[in-house]
This record gives sequence, C-alpha cells and structure tokens, in this order.
Amino acid sequence: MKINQLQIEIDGIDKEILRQLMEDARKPILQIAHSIGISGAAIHQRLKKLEEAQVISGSKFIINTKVLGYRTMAFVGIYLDKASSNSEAVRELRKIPEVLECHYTTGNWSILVKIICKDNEHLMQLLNKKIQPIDGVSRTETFISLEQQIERQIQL
Amino acid sequence: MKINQLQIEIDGIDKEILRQLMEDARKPILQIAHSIGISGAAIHQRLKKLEEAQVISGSKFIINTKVLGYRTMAFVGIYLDKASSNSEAVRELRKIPEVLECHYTTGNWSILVKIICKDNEHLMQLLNKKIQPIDGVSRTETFISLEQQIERQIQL
DNA sequence: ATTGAAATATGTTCGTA
DNA sequence: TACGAACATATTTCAAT
Repeated sequence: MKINQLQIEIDGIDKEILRQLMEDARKPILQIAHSIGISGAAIHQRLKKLEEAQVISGSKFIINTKVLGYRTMAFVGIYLDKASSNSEAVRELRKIPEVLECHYTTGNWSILVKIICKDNEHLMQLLNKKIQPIDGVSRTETFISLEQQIERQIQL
Repeated sequence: MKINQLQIEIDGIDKEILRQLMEDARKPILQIAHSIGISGAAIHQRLKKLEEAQVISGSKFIINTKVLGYRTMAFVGIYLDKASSNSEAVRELRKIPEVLECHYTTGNWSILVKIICKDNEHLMQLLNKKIQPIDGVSRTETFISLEQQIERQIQL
C-alpha cells in the first residue's frame, strides 16, 4: 500500500463525522450535519477530502457470525520449517475461508492466524485436515478465545 | 448476547446481497437489485428480514490507521496472577485506546489482546506504562505483526 | 416473496459568501 | 470552508399478484 499523504489535518469536526460513521456507515449525512451544526454540503465536502486522503479505506456491513452458527474463535501460531516459503503457506491459508486474519510475526511462530469455527469439532478438523497439512508447517499452537471482551477500531 | 434465532434460512440471493454490502456498506440497494435482477423493494424486504434475524449486526466505516501514523500492530499474551480478577484487568484494558481486541483464551495466557501503536517506541511505552502496571498482570509476551497478509470476514 | 409506482428522504452539485 | 437552493438518486411504503 502506497501512502502519499504525509500530512493530513483532521480537526474536531472531521473526527466527529468519522466517529459517527465508524459506528454506523449508513447514518445519513444530514443527520450527522444536524448533530454537529453544519450543513450537509459541508459534511459532504469533508468526507470527500478524507476519502481522497485515504483516511477512510471503505465501509463494511458486519455479519454476526454467532447467528450463522460460528461459535468458536481461535488464534493459531504456526511454526514453519526454515527452508519453507512463507508466502506459499500464506497462499494456502488464504484458500481456507475460516482464516480471517494472518500475520507474519516476531517471536516463536512464523505466522499467527485468527480463525472462526462452528464448534470444537470443526476447529479440530480445520487444524488437522487443512492447516497442519500445508507444506512447510511443522507445528501449531492453538489458543481458543473463550470470550471476546473488546472489539473496536482506533479511537479518534 | 442472546441469540433466539435458532434457524434462519439464508438463500443465494441473501448471500449475494450481504456479500456486496460487506464490501461496501453504502452501496445503493438499487444497484444491488440491478446486479442480481430483482426489484429494489425485494432487496429492501430481505435486508429487513436479515436485520431482524440479527444476521447483520451493523455497519462500519473503516479507518486506515496507517495514514494516521499507526504503523505497528501487535498481539500481547497476558499472564494474570491466579488470585487476580480477570474482569478487573479487562476493565483497565478497555481504558487503553490502543487495545483493539481482548480475548479470554485457553492456553498459557489468561488474556490475549491486539493492540495498535504508532511505532516501536510507542509500543514499548504502552507495555511498560499501561499494560504491565495493571493490577494482577504478572508477565506479558509480545508478538509484533510484521505484516498482515489476510484481513476479512467470514465468506458467505 | 415479488413487483411497480408513489411518497419521502438522502446525496450531490454549484453559485455565492 | 461553509452555505442554501436546485437537482439527481435512493429508500421506504403499499396495494396487488
């Protein structure tokens, strides 16, 4: 990702606009305008500026995975053989839909992934049948999230 | 969170609507309608159903933290004293704006948190001045994300 | 469940300050 | 930057199928 914008001034109004849209991406601009006390056109103009500066990288609908039957989240630390290709392993991990995040990390592991599963059985299948068999994976360490207490974005 | 909805049928059209809105929460319903080949009113009705079933838990603007100068993401495993109160520690962690996620986990640690920092100096300050001093925290293990390769939601 | 059409609400542009 | 007014789109409701 190329970041050209070396300086971007974000004032209190920008922050308030972003705060409201970070909570609800579909909140009407006019409603935000009214709550802040400036015109809709001004909000529109500021949002355009923020988008151009790439402060906003998009918007998402958030799906409630629990309702879809996904009850188990886990973090898996993956040890890769020295000789193996990290990017090849990532390519394989990307094919596994249950993998939500994947990081190259410092420390014991080569890779840390966050995964979501229906239940423990599903998690076991995923580890044994999908992740362990990936070429170069020597060992994994699994940490099940018993309960997620915090989930948020950076605060402005 | 109470989940009453034991069964919710999501057909291919629902999935396609959700897929498009998961990518862009502000995509006009009419545009989705046109791409699928049904009326806007039908999309509207399906979205209402999905919201009522709590399949959709909201929408968010995504802020590009890199542009704001946050270049370092890390995972921190936290060991808590046996005697200490987990929920008290979480309460303290919640006060730290750099903490984006916090999970109770199985395995070595009591808690795993995901944090975002401007740089390594900021990370060190955060660990030494904010996280380590929390009552009950005996030790932490830090894994810096050198590069995040995958970031996504569940695939429908 | 779906539709089209009407009514309402929202987004966008533009001339001006 | 900000405004308001004019214009263009989108959302929501509803009677009918």
